[in-house]
Amino acid sequence: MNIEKFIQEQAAASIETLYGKVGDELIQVQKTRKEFEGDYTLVVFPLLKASRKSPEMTAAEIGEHMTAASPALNGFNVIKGFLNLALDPAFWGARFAEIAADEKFGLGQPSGRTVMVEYSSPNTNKPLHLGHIRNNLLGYSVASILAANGNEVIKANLINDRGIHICKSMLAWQLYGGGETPESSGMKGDHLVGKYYVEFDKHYKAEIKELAAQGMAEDEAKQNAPLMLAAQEMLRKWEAKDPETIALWETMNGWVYEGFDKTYKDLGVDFDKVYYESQTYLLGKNIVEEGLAKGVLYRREDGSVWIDLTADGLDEKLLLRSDGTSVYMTQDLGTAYQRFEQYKLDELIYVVGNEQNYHFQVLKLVLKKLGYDWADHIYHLSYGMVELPEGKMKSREGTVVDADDLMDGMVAEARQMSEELGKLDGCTEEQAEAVGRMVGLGALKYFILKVDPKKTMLFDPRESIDFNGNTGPFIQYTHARIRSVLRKADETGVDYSGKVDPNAGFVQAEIEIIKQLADYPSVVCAAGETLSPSLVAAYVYDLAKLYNGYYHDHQIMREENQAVRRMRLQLCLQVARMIRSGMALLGIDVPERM
RNA sequence: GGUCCCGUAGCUCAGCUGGAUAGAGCAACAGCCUUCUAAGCUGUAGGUCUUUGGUUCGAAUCCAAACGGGAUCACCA
Repeated sequence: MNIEKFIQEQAAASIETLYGKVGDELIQVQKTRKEFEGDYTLVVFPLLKASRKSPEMTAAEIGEHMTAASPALNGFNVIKGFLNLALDPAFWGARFAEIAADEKFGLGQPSGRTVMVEYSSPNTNKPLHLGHIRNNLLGYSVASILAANGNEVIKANLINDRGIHICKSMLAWQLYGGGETPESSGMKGDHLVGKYYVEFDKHYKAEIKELAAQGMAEDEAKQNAPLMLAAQEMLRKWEAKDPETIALWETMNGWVYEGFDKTYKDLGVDFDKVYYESQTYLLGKNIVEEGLAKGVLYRREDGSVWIDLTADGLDEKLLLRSDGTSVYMTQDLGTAYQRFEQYKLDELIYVVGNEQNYHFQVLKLVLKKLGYDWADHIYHLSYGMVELPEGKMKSREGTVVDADDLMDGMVAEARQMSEELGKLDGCTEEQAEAVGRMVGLGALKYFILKVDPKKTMLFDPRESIDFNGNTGPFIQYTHARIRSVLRKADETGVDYSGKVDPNAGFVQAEIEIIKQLADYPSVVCAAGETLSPSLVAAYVYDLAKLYNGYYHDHQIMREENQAVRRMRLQLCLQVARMIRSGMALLGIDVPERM
C-alpha cells in the first residue's frame, strides 16, 4: 500500500468534516524529519484559510480528529504549523508482513508501453574511455529501472562504424602498421585500432607543420596535407564499395568489435538491438524530400537543403549536402522514424552527452515541424562530461582514462584490499576473483551513478575511488554481512521461514528500517519518471546505513527470545533483498561474502 | 552574440513537484573489536546555499538580473 496516500486520505476526510472540502493540493503530507517525533507530517499552513484558526489550533484539531478516526494512528504532536502523526507499531508490522509476502515488491504493474533506450553508441576508431563508461552505466541502469516500472524496454546501440575518422585509423594502419594484428601484437583489437588513430594524428600534425614551414596558411595546410587527402580518398572508395577498402574496413572493425564485446561484458551491459551506421546512414533522405514538398525545408542554389530555425531562437541547419549526401541529422531523422514505425514505440530515449544538446533540440524541432506527433516522445537523456582535475579528457592528447585500464585497476585494488583484510581466507581462487570483480566494479559503478546525470562530474585518477563511506562496497559489505548472519542461522538450524508476525514487538530502529523498505516502490517509480539512477543509489545507501546502525546496536542470532530472533532474521532477509534489488537496478552485483 | 546546463562545508556530492534547526561521504580530530564480518559504529569541528532584487505565511528550491564556470551554434559525428 501507499502509506503517504493513506495518510493523505485520512487527513482529507478529517479536514472535510472539520472545515469542509478543500483542494487536494492543500493537503501536504511528507515524511517527518528525523529530529521530530512521528512518522508523517501534515503541513497545516495551507489549511488556515479553511480553518480560520491559528496554525497550532488547526493542527491540534486535525490531529485529534485523525487519531480518533483511525486505529492506525496512535498519537500526534504539534510544532508550529506542523502536525506530526505517529503510526502504530502494528501498522508498520503489517507493512513488513506485506513486503515479505510480496515477491514482486517494488516492481511496477505492466504499463503496456514500449520504450527504446539507445546508449553507448561508440565510434569504431578507438577504445572506450571513462566518458563512455558513464554513458553505458546510465543507459543500462535507466533501461533496468524502466523495465522495473513495467515497461517493455529495448536496449539499442547504434555503432558509428563509418566515416572519415574510421578511414584515418585504416590509413595509418596501412601505412605504418606493418601487418600488425591483435594476434601478432597481443593487443586488444579496439586498442590496436585506437593506436593507429593516434598515429594518424601524429603524422598528420607533422605534415601540417611542414606545410606551414613552407609558407602555407594553417587552414589550407590542414585541408591539403597528403594524409588528409588520402583519408578522404579512402572514404570515397568506401562509399563506392571498393572491395579492398571494404575488406580492410571489415577486418579492422572486426577487431574493434571483439574488443568492445569484452569491455561490454566486463562492464556488465548488453543490448537487444545493434544498429550499424553503415546500414542506416542513407536513411532520412525521403523525409527530407517530404519536408521540401511541404515547404518546411528549402533548397539553396548549390543544391543543399536547410531548415530555418531562427524564429525558434536557433540557427539555420543543414539537412542534406550540396552533393546530395546526408549528414548526421539526416540519419537521425530517418532512424527515429524507422524505430517508431517498426516498434510502435511510446518513447525513444537517447543517452547522449550534453555536448549534443543542440543537436537533439534541432532533431525534435525538425520532426515537429514536419508534423510527426511522436517527436514529443523523443527524450534526450543528456549527461554531463566526466572531467579530470586538469580539465576535459582529450583522446588525441592522451589524457583519456581508458575504460579497460580503469576497470582492471579497480578490480586489482579491490582484490588487494580483500587480501589485506583477510576477508577471503578459505575461499577458492575463483571465488576471490569473482568478489574482487564485483567489488571493484561496484565501487566504480556506484561512484558514477550516484551523481545526478546532468551534472558534470570530476574524476581524479590519482586519488582512487573510495571503498569506504558512501560507496558501492559499503553497500555490498552490508549485504555480505547480512548473508553471513543468515548463513549462520541456516547452519545452526534456526528457522525463520514462514509468515511475518505483525505484532512481533518491534523496536524503533526496526520500524525505521521497515519505513525505508516500504519506501522502495515509490523510489523505483520516481527514478523511472525522472530517469535518475542516482535516486536509487541514494535510497540503497540510506537503507544500508540504517541497517548498519541497527546491526551495531542489536543482537540478531544471539537474541534469546525466539519470536524476536525470528522477526529480526526476517527483517535482515528483506533488507538484503532490497539491497540486492536496488543495486541490480544500478547494474551492480552484491556478494555473499567479502 | 544566440541557445542550453551548472554554481550548496577544504574536497566529492545529496537536498523530490517551495516547508521545521541545509544533509551525507572523504580529509582532520577524539573514541569503539575476548561478543552475529571494524570495507563497520559513535562523537567533535567545518556553511553569507555565488550575489542582488522579486513572488509569499515560508525560498537552497520558483521568477528576474548580475557575476563565475562549462557545452554548443560545421557541407564532422
